[in-house]
Amino acid sequence: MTFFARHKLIILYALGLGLALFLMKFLEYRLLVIDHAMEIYIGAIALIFTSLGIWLALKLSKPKVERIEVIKEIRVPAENFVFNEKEAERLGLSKREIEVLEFLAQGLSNQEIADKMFVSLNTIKTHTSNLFSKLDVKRRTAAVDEGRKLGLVR
Amino acid sequence: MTFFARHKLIILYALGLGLALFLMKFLEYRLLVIDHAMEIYIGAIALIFTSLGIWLALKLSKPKVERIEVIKEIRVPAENFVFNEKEAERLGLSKREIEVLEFLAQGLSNQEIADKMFVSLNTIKTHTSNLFSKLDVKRRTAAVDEGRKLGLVR
DNA sequence: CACGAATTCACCCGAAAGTATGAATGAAAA
DNA sequence: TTTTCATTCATACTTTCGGGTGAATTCGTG
Repeated sequence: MTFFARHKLIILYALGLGLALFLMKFLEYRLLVIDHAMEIYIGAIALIFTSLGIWLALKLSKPKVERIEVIKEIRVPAENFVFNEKEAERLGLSKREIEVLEFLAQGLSNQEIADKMFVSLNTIKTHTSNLFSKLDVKRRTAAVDEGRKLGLVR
Repeated sequence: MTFFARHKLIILYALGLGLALFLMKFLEYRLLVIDHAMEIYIGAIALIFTSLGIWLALKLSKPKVERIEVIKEIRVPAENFVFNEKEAERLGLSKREIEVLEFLAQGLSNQEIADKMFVSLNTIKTHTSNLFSKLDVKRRTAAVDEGRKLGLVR
């Protein structure tokens, strides 16, 4: 992006201002000839600069961004399950979290998962907790449901 | 809505304009005393009316809205799910228990299910409890897993 | 009507799950 | 080398779940 393109509005504004001042100087000269035209002069200035201000505000005001989430259902055959690696990556799921999710889907308790993975109960709690925030859910059952929708578990 | 309230902005603008004109008349008088102050005079006018224009535009213009559609893909099994009525009958599941099982599969809490079914939390506890013994499981997650295996829930 | 099944709800109590916070370690990336 | 991140574990606390028990009500069927 060039300097001109980046500062286009500012430059245009400066040019407009210069032009307006030139116009006013001209009008000022006319004042010497046509007396008692001060009101017209003031009116012209008011009009020009009000317009300029309006134009400037409309050009520079940032649009309000509205985010709309559209949920699109993709139908996949249920028999041949394929792990949705893109989703896992997008959500930033770690290996252990994915493992935990699989056990959750099997209906195991935290203690049972801890025993199967040879770690402590607290570790599983940490994993589930992180998993829940990444999947944006509050319960293990909801995590399984969401995980299934996203193709993360069978 | 009163006339004043309806045209508040216009009236305020008119008052502001009047005030500005008065100010300028005052400045015009000062011009007779302080010579060569025309540039300051013009600058003041430009500043005032540009500001006025900006303020007016921001007040009156409807906010620009920019829509960003985020498409979230959700995978759902393609095969048409058929409820395994034989299994339900064999296990002696009641209507309410099956309803509860569906909500369990969606990851809802007992309280949320209670709200959806317009009954108390205790009632849902009874249903889940009976459901668990009929499915021979000890946890809601296991109930969902078993229910899916038996074709009772999607 | 009487009977049983289903549904509803309540109370108590312990177990499990979940939250919040902090921290140590080791491996990979910058 | 410093930083980042995954993994591990801990303590303390709150919430939810599940088991056990009892009971009132509704509703269809014999």
